[in-house]
Amino acid sequence: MQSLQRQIFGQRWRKVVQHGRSATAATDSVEDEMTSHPRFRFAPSPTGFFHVGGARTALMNWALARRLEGTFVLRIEDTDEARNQPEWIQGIIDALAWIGIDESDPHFEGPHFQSANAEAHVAAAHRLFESGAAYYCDLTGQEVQDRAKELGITGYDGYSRDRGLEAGPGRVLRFRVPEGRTIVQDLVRGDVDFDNGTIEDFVLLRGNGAPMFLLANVVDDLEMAISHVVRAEEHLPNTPKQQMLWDALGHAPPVWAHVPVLVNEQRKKLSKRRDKVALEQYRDDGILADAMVNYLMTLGWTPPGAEEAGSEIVTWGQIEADFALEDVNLSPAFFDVKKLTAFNKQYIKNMDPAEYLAAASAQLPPGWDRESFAAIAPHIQERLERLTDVPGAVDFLFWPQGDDSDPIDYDEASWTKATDPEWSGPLLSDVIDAYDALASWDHESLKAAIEEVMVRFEVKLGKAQTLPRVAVTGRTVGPPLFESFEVLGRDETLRRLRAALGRLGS
RNA sequence: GCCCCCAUCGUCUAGUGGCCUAGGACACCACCCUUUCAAGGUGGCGGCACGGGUUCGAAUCCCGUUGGGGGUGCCA
Repeated sequence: MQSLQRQIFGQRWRKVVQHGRSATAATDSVEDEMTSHPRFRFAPSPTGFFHVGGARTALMNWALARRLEGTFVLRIEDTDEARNQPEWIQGIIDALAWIGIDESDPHFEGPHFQSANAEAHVAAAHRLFESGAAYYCDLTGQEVQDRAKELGITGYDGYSRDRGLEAGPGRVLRFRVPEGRTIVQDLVRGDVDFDNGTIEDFVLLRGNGAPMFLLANVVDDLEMAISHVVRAEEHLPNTPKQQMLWDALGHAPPVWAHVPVLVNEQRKKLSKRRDKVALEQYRDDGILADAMVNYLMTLGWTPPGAEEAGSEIVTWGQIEADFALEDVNLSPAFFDVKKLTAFNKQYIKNMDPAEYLAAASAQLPPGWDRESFAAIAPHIQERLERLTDVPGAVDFLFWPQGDDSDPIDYDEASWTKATDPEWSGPLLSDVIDAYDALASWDHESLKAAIEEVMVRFEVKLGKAQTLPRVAVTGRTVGPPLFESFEVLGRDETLRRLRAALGRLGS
């Protein structure tokens, strides 16, 4: 148990002692058997696309559950009938699977559905009422507001605390917040001290008898024997309330850990409305799951050894072995698509050739020849930022071919750039002659032939290849040229070169 | 308004009182290499929010200010 604690709490332990916080802060709150088989949970609500922020907290829980031989419990919090959509549930499961959180892994448990446990939530609420920890209130939301206005306060003032109301239609059950303070012991942030006086008597059961999030969440965590609640910082203000609920229900609270939220360039919490946050969307945009996982986990956390390695690219195995909540940075982190993309490029570059070819081929439109693509694919692997860049990088190989096809779709800026020099026309003409006479149509011969021509024109290969490149591919940038010519084939390459020469003359 | 959290290059971070003239990554710039673009190599730009303490010594500890964020629902 001692060594296990060190694995979980590690540095924080020392930190706690050094900073004069209670040395027992992080350890007292969990019962021994829980710590020896820690149970983490991820509890999303199915109200929209699966969010990158959710993916990050899920990943953290997953890493910890696996390393500590614990359990990752997936619980769908579907108690908001108005906003829940069943189709999002599968979306959550698929998204988790994509980032490697797999239902078939022995550390995975669930999905459980919060709605299925409604009876237990209500029963707990009734127990709270019986014990006097909660009371009924007949004020409507509007009336609460009106009173607050009158009294010059904000929120609910505890009006029904001692009115001895019984349950009834339209009456909500409120928690009787006790006097004193609530200290939340948080693995990421240390002790957070709340004055209970600033916490109003919150609602447990709605007027229609349905349980609220705060209650349902606690009852489920309790019943599922959750030992560690790792979630985003937006829940920190809820935590003292939940902790009071744990207390009132007669149980020691779990270990809390609140990681900072992810923000956009305006430094606001990532929002589904404003920002591109759907995991699914990044997947469809050609981001690799491994790259996403690596990026998400290194947002606010640096793997040990990253500095010496000069890279933040690490395997999931390393992440799982080293991730520690106490090492997570405390500030909100900007979700930077540029850096994600840089990671992605590295991951594509490092992909196994066969795996890469399969993934890249999957991006091709139906009509494009797979064999031609396979020939050029290795040459574009380290040039791709996203898988979705594939078609645009090789499209020229699959344009209509032959004399009756459409004219080449030149990029005008490229054309202008390539045809400026006086010598480019004559050079192109010589290249065509040389290629026409070429015995073997392979990239080495193709290169050698142009090199011979370029010597006569006293230009470097870099310049000499520009017009032929634009003539055949339509642009000044692209995959290695002679390999491209080789794949395209003699007839079509020559046809395009001649077409360009014709355009030059006209 | 009130409660809570946070504060190191543009961004993500390393840093737990002397190894800091503050290190790395992404981005950006330059050069090298080069078959364009990439990749790779080398170098550069760029930061401890501010003000007070404590200390022989502070990015690191304390206080305050400022700034940012989260919460403040019969949402989750």
